[in-house]
Amino acid sequence: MTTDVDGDTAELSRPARRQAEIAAYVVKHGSVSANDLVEAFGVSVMTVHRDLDELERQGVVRKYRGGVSAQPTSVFESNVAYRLNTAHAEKAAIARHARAMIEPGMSVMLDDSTSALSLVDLFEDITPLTVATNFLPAITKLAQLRDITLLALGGIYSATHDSFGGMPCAEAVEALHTDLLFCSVSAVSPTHAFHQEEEIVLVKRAMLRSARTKVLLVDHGKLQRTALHRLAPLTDFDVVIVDEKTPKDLIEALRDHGATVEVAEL
Amino acid sequence: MTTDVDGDTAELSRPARRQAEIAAYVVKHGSVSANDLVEAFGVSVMTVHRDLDELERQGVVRKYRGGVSAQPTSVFESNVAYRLNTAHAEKAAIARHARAMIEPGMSVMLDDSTSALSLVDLFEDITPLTVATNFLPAITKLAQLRDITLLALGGIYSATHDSFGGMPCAEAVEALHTDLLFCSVSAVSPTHAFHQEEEIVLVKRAMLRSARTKVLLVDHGKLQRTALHRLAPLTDFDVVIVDEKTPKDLIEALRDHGATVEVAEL
DNA sequence: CGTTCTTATCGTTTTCTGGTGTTATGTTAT
DNA sequence: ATAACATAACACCAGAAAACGATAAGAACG
Repeated sequence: MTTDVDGDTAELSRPARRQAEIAAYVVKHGSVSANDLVEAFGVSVMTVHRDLDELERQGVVRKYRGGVSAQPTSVFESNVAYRLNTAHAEKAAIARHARAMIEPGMSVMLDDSTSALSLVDLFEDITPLTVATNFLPAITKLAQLRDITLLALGGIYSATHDSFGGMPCAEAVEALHTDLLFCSVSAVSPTHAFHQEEEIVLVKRAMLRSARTKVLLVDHGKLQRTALHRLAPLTDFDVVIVDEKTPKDLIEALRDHGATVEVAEL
Repeated sequence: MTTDVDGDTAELSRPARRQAEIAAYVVKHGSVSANDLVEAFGVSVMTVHRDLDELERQGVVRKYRGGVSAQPTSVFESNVAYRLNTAHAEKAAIARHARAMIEPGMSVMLDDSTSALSLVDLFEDITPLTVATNFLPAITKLAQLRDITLLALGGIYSATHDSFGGMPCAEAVEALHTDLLFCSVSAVSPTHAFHQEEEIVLVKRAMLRSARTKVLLVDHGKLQRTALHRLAPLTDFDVVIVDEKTPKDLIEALRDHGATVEVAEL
């Protein structure tokens, strides 16, 4: 068991992992040819093309004759962060911690984040429950469960995030008011939460207005980073849950700025 | 090729078929024990219980210690009609016929029907396209396709139909206006379209208001039947598409009452 | 017009997941 | 307390689907 801090690409099918790695490669090099990738990844040219098609479908790269180029970083970051979903164990710990806040009968809103997805796995035992989300994988999972009222938040599908967004989604959110909101973001500074894409920010803001208790799920790695759009001050959240691997001084920094921080134990 | 009018349970996974048969058995006998089913279907107790769990999740039966009992017929009928989705070939033919009405660039709305689902399989070649639907299997499929703008119509999930409904869904529908609507119903008389459940009727009515051209997809078998709630007169639809196996006199009856009927060839 | 790049098609391999029974453990009724 | 019933937890199998490469056909570029 190696301790590769962030390269924890486990729990991902081989092609999916390779695709994420290709995406990283493309962004690093700006633009590359298919043959470069054949060499770099030791697979046939056909496979490379198939991978690139998929990445293009997700909006991460642009194909042209002779190669591919990277898309605006914002899209890329969002997507790759999501795809190579690192720190699975930490997220599970955060989910377990968050779970304690949920009582049977409550209504819960989830955003499109893998952190939220971990939480879904724990819902089976907290029934009955009403869950609202715009995240397709979560919807699929929840549809299988008994005694859960699933409220799908529709909208325009984004292949990059595998979720629904846009104005229709924001409107759907605004028509609700749940007891709890669990959400995540792409970056957290000592004072604010950030996200790469404006579209997503719109929906998340709407969610923040539509819940009584707001919880931010943050695995370390999100911290110390920053992203284009400022979503909200951390004080807008009732609780910020971080994992154990978060440096102590960073936690202190958050608290110094008035945030309520809880640490999830592994 | 036998001519079993309605018992065409082909194209259904073995467990799914057995579950549908169990459902029918339960409804017929009012209430039965797990062991009865073990004998009747020649599978282990465990499997029976698993099947019953699934049926309960779909809202078709109620479990209690010692056996299961049937739920109100309306739910049962809706569900079983959906599950044992008969006449696959006819639906494909209807879908092919409907496809001719769609041009690249259009916006299309689909309801939660297997007929509509067949149509989705043909969308890949009519891009770009905007598709709105409240049917989870359709959403899942469409999310995979390129060059299709998917607009998910959210709402309260119904395990019986595998789709979203209720007021939130109706509102989402009302916010739109598409070029086309393809929908189906559970029963069609010479003058009207019917459906079993009020909830569904609400959504379908909203859909009818939100599309310019409305198309009703009807496989024979839907005809001559009737159901609880009257959805709309057939003249509200711009076109009614039936399959080749529809008796000629029934088609005439529809036309006599003013409906525009087209016959899909196999 | 040929070279290079891309896509389509097919057959093979591999991987997965769905479906199942068995055994063991838990739960409810009598 | 005990018997009947229900669930949980494995392990297994099979069929299906994904993944891949080789080859061939097709498009864009110079």
